Amino acid sequence: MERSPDPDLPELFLRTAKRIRRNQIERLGPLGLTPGQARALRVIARTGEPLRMSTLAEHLGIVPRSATTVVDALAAAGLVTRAPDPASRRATLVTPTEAGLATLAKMSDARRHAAEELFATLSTEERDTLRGLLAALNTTAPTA
Amino acid sequence: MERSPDPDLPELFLRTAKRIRRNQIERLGPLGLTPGQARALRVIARTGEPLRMSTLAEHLGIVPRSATTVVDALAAAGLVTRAPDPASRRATLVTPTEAGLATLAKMSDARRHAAEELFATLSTEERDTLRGLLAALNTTAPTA
DNA sequence: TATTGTTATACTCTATAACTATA
DNA sequence: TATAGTTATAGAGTATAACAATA
Repeated sequence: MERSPDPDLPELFLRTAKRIRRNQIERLGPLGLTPGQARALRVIARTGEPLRMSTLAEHLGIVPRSATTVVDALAAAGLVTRAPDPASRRATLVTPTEAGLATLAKMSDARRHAAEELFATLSTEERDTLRGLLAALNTTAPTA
Repeated sequence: MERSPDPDLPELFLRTAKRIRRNQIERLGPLGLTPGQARALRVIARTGEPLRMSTLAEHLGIVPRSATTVVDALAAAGLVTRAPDPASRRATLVTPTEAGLATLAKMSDARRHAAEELFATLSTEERDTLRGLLAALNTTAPTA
């Protein structure tokens, strides 16, 4: 990786994100999932309610067309099902299957384990500080 | 974006990284550069010395083949030149052109501006804390 | 006419594997 | 035979634009 002198905040973020993404690819490979699919599955199962495609896209921060690709993959793997929304037949509701929920359970262990590994150099207090700063950044900050 | 309750550190990182990347795409578009190309250009111009392809790849944290693609684009745009290394003709040295250095100068203004915008919700002290934590993460942490 | 999702297409970033030219 | 870089190919992630079905 780039070991430059005094890298700025964006650079540091992207570098860390790259490490996290590679770590995820390794962890998720055995489960047959890509990071994007795993994230979508988590969002879909989060509320316990069937989710509209458009809502999923919004929560993931992607355009609806991109959500279609992700859900296609999850459906092909038997982890979610699609059904028309009774309330409006042009909307599609996505629901996790039993297999999807089982996969999700396996994932969360792996996630915890990986986070430990990635942030091992920071103390518990430092991690809390970091989490707080990032949360502030992601809730208050403008879309830019 | 995903507004979940209590997201974990990896999730927060990837979310922030996505915001940064989109911001970069917007900023760099007018300059005709992608984020990856811009980063490579910065690394190439950093030392003032011609850089080997393999060294560039290492600094960017990518495999040599991927560096070829990035440098192809930079060379096509007239921002860098390739020349065989006199010390070993199978090695290639990459050097920024005048145009490359000029583009770099334009970029660094835009970068500063964008960073201000992205981290506007944090105080100066908070940014310093954040930078310190990220730096610790990126110098000490294992490759995983 | 406006909304929801999809088909079609394309581009960025990155990877592995095989080949070429050197050393 | 080992090294540096490239050609060939592939896959993940995302986007815009055009279109169908529904409202």
